[in-house]
Amino acid sequence: MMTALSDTDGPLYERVKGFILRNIGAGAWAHGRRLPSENELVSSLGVSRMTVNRALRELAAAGILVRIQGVGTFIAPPKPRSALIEIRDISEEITARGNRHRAEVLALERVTATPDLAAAFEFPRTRPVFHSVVLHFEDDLPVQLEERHVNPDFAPHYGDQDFTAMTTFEYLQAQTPVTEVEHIITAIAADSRTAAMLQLPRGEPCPLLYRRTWSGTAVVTVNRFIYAGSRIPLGSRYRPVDAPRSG
Amino acid sequence: MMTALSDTDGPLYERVKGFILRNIGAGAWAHGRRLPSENELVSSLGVSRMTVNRALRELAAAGILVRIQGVGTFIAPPKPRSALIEIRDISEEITARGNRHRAEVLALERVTATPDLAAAFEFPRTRPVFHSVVLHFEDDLPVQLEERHVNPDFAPHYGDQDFTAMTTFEYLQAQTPVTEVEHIITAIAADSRTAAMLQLPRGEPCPLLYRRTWSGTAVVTVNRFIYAGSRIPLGSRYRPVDAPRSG
DNA sequence: CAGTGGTCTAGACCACGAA
DNA sequence: TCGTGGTCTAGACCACTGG
Repeated sequence: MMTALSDTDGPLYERVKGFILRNIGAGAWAHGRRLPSENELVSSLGVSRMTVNRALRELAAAGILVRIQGVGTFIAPPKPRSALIEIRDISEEITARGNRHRAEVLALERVTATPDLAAAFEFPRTRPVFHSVVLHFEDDLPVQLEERHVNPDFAPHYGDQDFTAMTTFEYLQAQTPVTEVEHIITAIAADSRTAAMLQLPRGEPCPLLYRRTWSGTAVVTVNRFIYAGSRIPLGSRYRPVDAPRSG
Repeated sequence: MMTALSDTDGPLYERVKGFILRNIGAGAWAHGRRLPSENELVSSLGVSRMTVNRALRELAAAGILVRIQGVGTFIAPPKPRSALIEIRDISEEITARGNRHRAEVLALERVTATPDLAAAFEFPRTRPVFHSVVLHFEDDLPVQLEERHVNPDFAPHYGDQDFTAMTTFEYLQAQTPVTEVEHIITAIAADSRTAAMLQLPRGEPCPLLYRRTWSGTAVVTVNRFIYAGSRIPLGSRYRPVDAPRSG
């Protein structure tokens, strides 16, 4: 039935992947089409279910297949590649412009997470977390207000660092590997306190970048970056892009 | 033997991954250090070897560990990577949320580029370009005001399209491959005209995304996207990341 | 040679979705 | 209820590395 598992070389699960990919590429299986179930592949290919499962799981992770428990496995629709914006660490960005970066630590403490914050961390119940507020300057002009909450399981000594010497970004980068990131950008009007810190008129519109990072299934950091109005635009110039198409 | 496998929720292999990641973040295991072997983890954690293997294999695929057959498993050195924000086409984003997308074309014309615009296009002298203004709705609520200027060399029939049937994004995507993109995000206060179109109070802070695209060395489009305040946050949730380290 | 990771199996239990 | 994928186990054989 169909073609055999082809060739002789390579691990079995790779040959199963090749079998699937060949059937898609040859047009035998169209987009959206349902694949044979794991058990059917076990029978037709003569391999164990764990092997079939690994092959299908890896193809799903690569975005080629979509698997739905209780329903089946399907060929994923062709992915529209989206544009990417690169966010660099603020201190790198400033020094890359040839200017001087300076940080002022306004807060560095242990706090008990509010219910909202505990929810952002996906904690089942409230817990203490680190809280830091750092104001970043470019040549003595404030450009970014950085507020972080950090899961102490992944950086137990966060509260003891000197973040004027090393940025929080650099410290966390060295501490713990991040496997996932969430970004949300909105805009806010600077309230009087924020406006004072950033030396802006009250009510000035400011981009706000909200970021959460994961290590495995655990949330490591919950952050808010407020940029000083249009003084420092957020984003990347001239980022070479993989293969998006336009817009 | 360190801490136990923590918590109760989630698949076993995810808890094993969490165990490893926590030990790295807490500083118990330094970069370059050799991890306990699979068999040692089997004994100390009380899970089967296949489960340990899957956890380690996935962390290796994520660039966090390095595995060498016959030698052992090691903590990979930290690689500095910048965080990426994924920007999807507004219509895709709306339909992905299960809502209805509708577009209203407010302008579609040929204009002579102002000096500023000609500079953005990197034209040596001023030239005619296409200009379009499209308002995007999510279930009858305006969410994005899109203004584009398009280089007619790359889309000579841009002015003849019906952008209520196909988005400008989709049309341009089919027209010409983009090799480079520039993104700049700022925030503005909605002026009275913008506020009226987006049905927002005047002065409401709105994220503004400025985007230029290139095909080879030529600028193809110069665009401004104004998002309706915080009604539609800009950004991406859960973007899986290759192997960045933190932030 | 012993220890490592790489793979594979047969069988099992579970959560989920559709009928 | 039944079939789907999601996970887990115990045990096995292999290829590779180091001493």
